[in-house]
Amino acid sequence: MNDLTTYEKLPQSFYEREDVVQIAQDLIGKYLVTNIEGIITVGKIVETEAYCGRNDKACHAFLKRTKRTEIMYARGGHAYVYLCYGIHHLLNVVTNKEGLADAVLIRAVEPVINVDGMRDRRGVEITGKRLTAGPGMLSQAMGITTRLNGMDLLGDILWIGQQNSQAQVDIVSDVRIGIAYAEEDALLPWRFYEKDNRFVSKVKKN
DNA sequence: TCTAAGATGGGT
DNA sequence: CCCATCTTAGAA
Repeated sequence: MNDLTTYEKLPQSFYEREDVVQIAQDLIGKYLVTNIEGIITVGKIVETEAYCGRNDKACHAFLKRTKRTEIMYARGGHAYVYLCYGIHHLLNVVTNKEGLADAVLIRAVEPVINVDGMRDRRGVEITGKRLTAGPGMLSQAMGITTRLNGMDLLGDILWIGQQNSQAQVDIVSDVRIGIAYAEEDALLPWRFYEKDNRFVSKVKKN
């Protein structure tokens, strides 16, 4: 059941590519895996957003390199996890070369392995799409906290895999969510999600 | 030290 | 649709 051998770990080269928007798109249909203190969970990535450090006002690293954003400047293939609204842990995948602060926010996954474990973390009364249909929810379900900030995605705690024969997924692009402060950059179609997947997060008005 | 967010989520 | 959220980064 918990057979991870069918998930091939994405290589370093996947994350070091220059086009963060392309990477965000490519991550749809891949599998997010966590092994937190022996508890393994896997979710299929169904929604992502791209953030570009150099020309995107919505990006935390735009025009600033601080303690929090430092990890985004590392080479691709690391996790950037930060706390939002004091409560929610949000997972990003750092991309591009060292010194170029790009990242992809993982906004939603569809539970694949260990749904019970996810429910244990979310709360017994939580079922269905309320399990992982949002960036804060999926982090809680998969045991992701700011302790995992800076984690190497080629390690064995937190990584992303693909299946040999990946099913064809219909990908839709749209504007990103909750970034009205980014002015004209809020209009960039840098959110991607799998069409008709019920775990895609609810669209929120900006 | 202090202040002000802030890539949300849940309830009505 | 409305609003509680509360830790922490970032500045002074």
